[in-house]
Formats: sequence, structure tokens, C-alpha cells
Amino acid sequence: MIAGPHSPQALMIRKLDSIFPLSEEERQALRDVPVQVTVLKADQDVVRIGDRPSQCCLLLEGITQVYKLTTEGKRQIMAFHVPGDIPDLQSLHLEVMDNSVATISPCTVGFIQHEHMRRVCERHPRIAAAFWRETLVDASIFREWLLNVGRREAYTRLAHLLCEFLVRLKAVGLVEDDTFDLPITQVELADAIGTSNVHVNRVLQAMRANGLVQTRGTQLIVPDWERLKEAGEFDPLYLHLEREGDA
Amino acid sequence: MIAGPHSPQALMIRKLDSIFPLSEEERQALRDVPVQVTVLKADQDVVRIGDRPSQCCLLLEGITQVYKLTTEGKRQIMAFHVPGDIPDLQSLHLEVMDNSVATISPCTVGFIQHEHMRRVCERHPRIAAAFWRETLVDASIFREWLLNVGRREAYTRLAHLLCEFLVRLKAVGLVEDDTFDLPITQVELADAIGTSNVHVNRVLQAMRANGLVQTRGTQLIVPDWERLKEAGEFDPLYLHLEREGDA
DNA sequence: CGAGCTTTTGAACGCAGTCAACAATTGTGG
DNA sequence: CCACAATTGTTGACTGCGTTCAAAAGCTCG
Repeated sequence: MIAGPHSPQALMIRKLDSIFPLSEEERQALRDVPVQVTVLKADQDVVRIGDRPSQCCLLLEGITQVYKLTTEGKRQIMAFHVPGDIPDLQSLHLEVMDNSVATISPCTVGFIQHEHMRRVCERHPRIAAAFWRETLVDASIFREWLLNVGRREAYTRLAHLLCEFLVRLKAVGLVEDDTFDLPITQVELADAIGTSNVHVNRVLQAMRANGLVQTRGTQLIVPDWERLKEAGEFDPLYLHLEREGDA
Repeated sequence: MIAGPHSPQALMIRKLDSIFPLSEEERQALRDVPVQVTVLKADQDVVRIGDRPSQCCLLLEGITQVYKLTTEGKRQIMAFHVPGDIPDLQSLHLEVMDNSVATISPCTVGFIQHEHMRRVCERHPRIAAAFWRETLVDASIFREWLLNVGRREAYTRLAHLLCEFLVRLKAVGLVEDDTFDLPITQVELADAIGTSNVHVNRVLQAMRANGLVQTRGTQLIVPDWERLKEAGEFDPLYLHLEREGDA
């Protein structure tokens, strides 16, 4: 429960601070928020659709998915989350979960009781605004995914998704030399871009053949960022990563 | 600028109050928010992607769309909004618009300066929470649309969209006897569910033949709500319309 | 080293897109 | 109120992107 430099709280502070700088008082308030750290295996549900959670889940390590199923059992993944994200932050104000959240890879997560989140939000409106903003960025990503799934073809769609991973993982320091770990199966990629796994496989082969990506195990290498961006019609605007006020 | 019983402010108050009851002080604070009412023609942009608006837009009458274009000019509509909604509420905390908003039908809108929104949010944290919640419901709808576009076939998709319209328009009192006005072209429906307008036309004919819907001009009649819901795999949970605390 | 995933490949099929023309409806100006 | 323009809706024929099914090949890990 001590909030040291590598604590969950520090991760949260770094992220919020990168949006708009926090005062020392605000930092301290965040350091005082209790976080219960837990390690989870791959493919485990964190919360399920229909649940009424009393806590939310700060992702510390690994990758999680937000997903839903159709009545026929088809899965659509609506979002991936990377360390520093809070995949179910919405539950703070929406009583019933309208989606499930599960781990993709083995994950470390920190659970934060809603009451503690609410208290820090009440006392520090700027922190509340920062969390609000986080949920707005999530929504922006949903919009971009809608464009992706609804109006782009599979090759572009997959390229776009890989671009997003590169940018978001880079933002949390998980990319080195245009290479990053992507512990995601082709079935999961398919469920994210709304195609079959067979087609993902074929598209990936085409992308490899075109020199857009290389794979080594779960490592993904992007030899030519500009070309991948172009192939994915990728404009990072929707991720809202620039500091407020920057032009 | 007087906030009478049919004023924009009253519309806003009714909606927020239906989520969780407001105190008289909070109501008064909302009544004091200046709103600039404007009438717009059909197919007019309200804000464009890339803009940095200093106000947001309360929809008073008509239907608006949130949309984006691919580089090839294909349009994806991410959301429709009905009276009482604030289609660009996100702009309060995201400086740059990552989508455009346009009217579908002729609309009456009320513009509210961000500064006024921020002031009322700062002084009344519960109002801030209510607005935050509005944006979370928007996000929930994006998620459902992702499932719809990504994993359902065209017939189900369209049925689902029509279900959503019925429920949302009913919630603002715009449905009578399972009949409502839907001034939306087939091209726009197609851009919302990610298909071609030709296919929307054929699917609509099938739905009429199956007795799921009838059309009279822009009026849509739903003779059998249960069957339409079933056809659209529609569960209204994601709209989060029930009052907080209700089970 | 074998069990269980994950990836890859091939073949047949089908949902939906595209293109193009035509019909119906709505809107507008004389 | 009518004539014409513009938009919206409808239909048919052809095409193709991506699915489905099934089987084989590669990996990973106890």
C-alpha cells in the first residue's frame, strides 16, 4: 500500500500528469488512494457484462480486451488496453457493466474501490476532469474503430490496428527500435477488426510480403513506419496524446 | 435567455434529473447557463474534425449525426443524436474534434460556451458527474455499434439500429403508438451500419415483407416490438436508461 | 515427447458491393 | 398549381472480398 516510484499510483500520476500537470497536493491525493494489486493469468475475465462492480481496474502489466458476444456467440473486441489504462473506468458512473473485460496476456492489475475514486474526484475537480478525459479518449478510439470496421477493408483495418498498438505502446515506453511485444493471437486480432481468423492470417502474410511488418514470435517489427501509417490510413489525432494546449 | 418551462435549460434539467434527481440549487444553476439558440438546415456541419470549439451544442429539435470520412471519402456515421443530447460534449475536455457533427434533418440547437459548462461543473460536482455519465453512455453506444457492425449481418444490424431509434425517441416522448418520424435516408442508414445503400434498400424490403416494420413517408411503424427486438438481438441495457439505483 | 494451441493452406461458397438505369418522391420557381 | 429539377428509392446483373469448413503443419510447454 506504499506508493513508491514504481507503484500503481505512480503510474497513474505519470499518465494524468502528462495530460495536464498536477499540483503536488493532487499528486499526494493520488498517492493516498489504496490499490490492491493482483496477478491474473491469460484469458481471464476481470469483469463481466451485467456485473455491478464496486471497484475499477488499473492495468499495470499486460494487455486486456473489452469485448461483447452476439447471441450466436460471435465475439467482438471493442478495445485493447495497455499498462496505465483503466479499462472499466466507466463503471464509476454506469452502475451495470455493458461489456466484459478480460486479460489477453498474463496481467498485473490494481483494483481501486469506487469510493476512493469518488472521494479523490470530489476533492480534486482537476483530477476528476483528467479521469473524465480518459473516458473521452476511450470513446474517441471506439469511434475510430467504427470507421475502421465499417468502412475500411481488411488489409487497411489490420494495418490501422497495428499502428494504434505501436503508438500507444510507445507512449508507455514499451517500444524499442520499432519493435514491440504483441502477445495477441490471430483469432483475437480477427475479433477486433471484425473478420475471420483465416483472413487475418492471409492479410498478415500479404503485409509481411509487402515489407510492412515482420514477426518473430510475439515480437512485431515495423521496418517502415511511414508506409505502415499510409497503409492503415492512420492519423493519431484520435488518440489525443498531445499535451493540452500544444498545437 | 429566460429559462422557461420549454427552454433549452429545462430540457437539459429534465434529462439530467431523470438520471439522478437534482436539488433545487442545482436546477437553478442550470437555468442560469446562457444558451444561444440557432436553427439549422438539413445536412449542415455543426463542428468539423480538426476544429477547436469553444462551445458545445445542445440538440433541441431534429436529428444529428456524428461522422468521419476515410481517405477515399467513404463516410461512417458513428452516432445519431436526438433532442436533449449534446453530440459534442467531449469537446469540453478534448481540445481538438476528432469527428464531425452535422444535421440530418433541419434542427434547432442551443450553443453553450465551454466556460459556462466548466463553471457549473466546478461549482456542482453532481452536475459534472451527470454530464460525465452522458459521455459514458455515448461511449457505451459506440461499443454496441462496434458489435453490430463487426459481428452481425446486415438484416440484424438494421433491425438493431431501428430498435435503438425507437427506444431513444420514446425516452424523449417522440413515439406515439409504436410510430415515429425517422427523417433519415437509406444512404444515411447505410453509412451508419456500414453497408451500401442498395443493400439497405433490399434489407428494408425484406423487413417490410416479414412484417417487422411499415413505412409511410418518413414515418416508421413497428407493428410487433418483440419480433423487431428479436430480429435485432436488441437488449437496451447498453443505453443505461434506468434511473440509478433501480434494479 | 505428446497434448493443446496457434498458424497455415486449399477449395467452395455466399453475403454484400458496384455499376447503371429507371421509378418515385420531394422540392422549387414560374 | 403546374412543370421541371433534384433527391431518394428501387431493380437487375455481375463481381469480389471475405467466410466457412476441413485438414495439415508448427509451436509451446508441462
